[in-house]
Amino acid sequence: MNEQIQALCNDHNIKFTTARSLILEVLKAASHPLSYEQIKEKMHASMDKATFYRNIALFEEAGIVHKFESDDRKWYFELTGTTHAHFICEQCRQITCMEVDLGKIEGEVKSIVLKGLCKECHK
Amino acid sequence: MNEQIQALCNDHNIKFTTARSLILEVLKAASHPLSYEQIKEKMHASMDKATFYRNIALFEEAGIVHKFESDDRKWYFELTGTTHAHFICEQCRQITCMEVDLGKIEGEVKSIVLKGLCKECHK
DNA sequence: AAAATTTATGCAACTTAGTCGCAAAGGATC
DNA sequence: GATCCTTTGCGACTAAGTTGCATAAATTTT
Ligand SMILES: [Mn+2]
Ligand SMILES: [Mn+2]
Ligand SMILES: [Zn+2]
Ligand SMILES: [Zn+2]
Repeated sequence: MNEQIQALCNDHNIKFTTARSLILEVLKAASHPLSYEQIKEKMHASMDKATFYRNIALFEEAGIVHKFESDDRKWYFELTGTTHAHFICEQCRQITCMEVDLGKIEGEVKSIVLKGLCKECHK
Repeated sequence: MNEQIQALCNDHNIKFTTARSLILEVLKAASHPLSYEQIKEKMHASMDKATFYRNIALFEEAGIVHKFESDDRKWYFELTGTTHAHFICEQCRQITCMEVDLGKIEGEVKSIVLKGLCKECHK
């Protein structure tokens, strides 16, 4: 696992450090986007939030990580993969990844966020 | 115009006040979602932000106004209409309303936000 | 290998959109 | 016009994310 993460950094000309490894490990294991607080909880070493956000910014620039804002004024992060949508439930707050077909859209779509009530909460 | 706004309030059991009228007038005239600052600029009377946000919360509960978060950590507001998507350009920051067909989705979709590069900025 | 330079990290102070408590103002009801 | 309820404004607060600066770690130069 660590080798894959190290390779990911190398491929994008980002130096491999402990902090970066810690962040990427959590993101790699995640099945849906996570906030700073959630990532921090899952990390088994402490890290200052300035370090966290600076490294996240670096990952974003390199295209390794993708972020979006939910409607709780927090950012959610995940490893860049195929462009897919996220459904955020206004009630249970769960974020679900999903594929959607938007048809043809002019410009370049980089992120799709749907909000509403999930299957469960919709009764 | 004022009569329509007053009727809108009446229909939703919301008392018609000067502050509420000022907010709704701006939203009614807008062709795309606006932030607090933008609405404030377009209003021709001053209003405290607490008053603004409290009334917006009321409108939301009543289903008159719909809000979403862009990725600039600000909320954008518009009068509730048909459910349509918003495209936010990461470069020029312009917000465009658009219709999209998502096909069938379980649960209830209340808002759709696309981010990326608009037609212009995509070159 | 030591010195010099560059890069990454942590801490604390800061920024800013939005929230909340409270007191004054405004309306309605009697 | 006294009482009650709602709305508004002010100012203090909150919290996610940012920034400046000093230290620490890694890399390059001598
Ligand atoms: Mn996802
Ligand atoms: Mn719209
Ligand atoms: Zn739900
Ligand atoms: Zn654009």
